[in-house]
Amino acid sequence: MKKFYLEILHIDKQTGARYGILHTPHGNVEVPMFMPVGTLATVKTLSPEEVKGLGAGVILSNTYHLALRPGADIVAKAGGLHKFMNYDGPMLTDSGGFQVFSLAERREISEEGVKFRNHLDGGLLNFTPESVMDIEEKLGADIIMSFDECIFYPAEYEYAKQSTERTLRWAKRCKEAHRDNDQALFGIVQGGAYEDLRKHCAEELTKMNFPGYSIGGTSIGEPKDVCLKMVDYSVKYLPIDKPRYLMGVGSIDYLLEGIARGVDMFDCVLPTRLARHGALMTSKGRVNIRDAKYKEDFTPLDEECDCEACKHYTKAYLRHLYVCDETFGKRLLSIHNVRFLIHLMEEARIAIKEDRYGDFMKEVIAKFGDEKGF
RNA sequence: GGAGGGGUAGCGAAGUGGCUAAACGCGGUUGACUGUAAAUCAACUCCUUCGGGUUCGGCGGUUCGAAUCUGCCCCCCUCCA
Repeated sequence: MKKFYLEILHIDKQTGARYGILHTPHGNVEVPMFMPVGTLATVKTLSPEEVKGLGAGVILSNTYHLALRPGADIVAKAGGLHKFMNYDGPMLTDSGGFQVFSLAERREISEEGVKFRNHLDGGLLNFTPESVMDIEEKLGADIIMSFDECIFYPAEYEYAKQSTERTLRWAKRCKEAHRDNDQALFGIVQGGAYEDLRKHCAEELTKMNFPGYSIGGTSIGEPKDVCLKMVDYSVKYLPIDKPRYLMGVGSIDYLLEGIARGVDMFDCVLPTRLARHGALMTSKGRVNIRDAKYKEDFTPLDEECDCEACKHYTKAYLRHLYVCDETFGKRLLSIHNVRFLIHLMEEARIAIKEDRYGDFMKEVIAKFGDEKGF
């Protein structure tokens, strides 16, 4: 566990945003950072080399999905996720806690854990904190998430309370089941939109002394102000020297607001999914590349972007590829969106180091963040 | 020249007397997407001043009513000579 720690190097004087270096067994990465999601051991349409080339530090993968296919044992036999998918940078596996939410109609929750009727053939998949730890150990990511319930929004106070208490008990069981290896086990703050529950959860998790903490139950359809409150309610009760990870956040304004609140890590499927669906984040706002107005637009997608798609291709060509459903188009667009967010993080880090993060955030959000649907 | 089959919205294709401005697919035009059951989903796609108007190769006919029945004409395909 010595290999994993956060080195905080600067705190923005305007906002308290943090700049630092996260040390992991597979290399050091700067924070704040955005982590692309590769649920099935691949960031859809991109090669690991490409993802790395875009400046990504950590890649996410998913316990629920990999447990089903190809199965944790097969990944273990392959030598772990890094070897299996040929990525030598840091990796993180989510626990399946999000699937408790997203596949709600296919599961039963009990104190013991969650029984899924999996989405592929309806077969039983029994997740307990212990089994999840076992699977995540076999997968071998640098950062592993404890098994939680991502609570739907809005949730009644009583439900949120019961669920959060159970998530805390599960966190404890995860901690106990987790072996002393090089994997950093993160605790997840739940509590819905209720400050006392968030506070309680954050404090109890802190007592368990995890090497990092995440804020969960966000980005599931709640209004923006609610999401930011959930972040506030969580962050202020977490230790300052440990990494904080806001789960599922990937739109420009949320990312920047999160950073301002002291969050170090973010992940989201948004850039890759949007790209596959033809929606691009650009310095001029959202671009739906399918739109007819780009038919004869021979300018770059984003003049300010340094990605392959923007350097070498025109909107007309990207539109053509998209309209023809060509794989290369989805790849180029994914490259762009991922690069866009990673570049945004690079700029944010510079702004923090220069103590002008508050100005930077306002400027960027005013430019496009808030009203463009991202 | 003879025999048969067919012409339906941008394309393909249902429909074969009223419930049909006309299924469905494609194409087209737009949205949406946040720890990925998502290279997915949704809306619109004859014209319209939203009251209505004009359609199913063309012109007539039958009928209360026709894309659907009927006469003639035009065009396309297959086979025979």
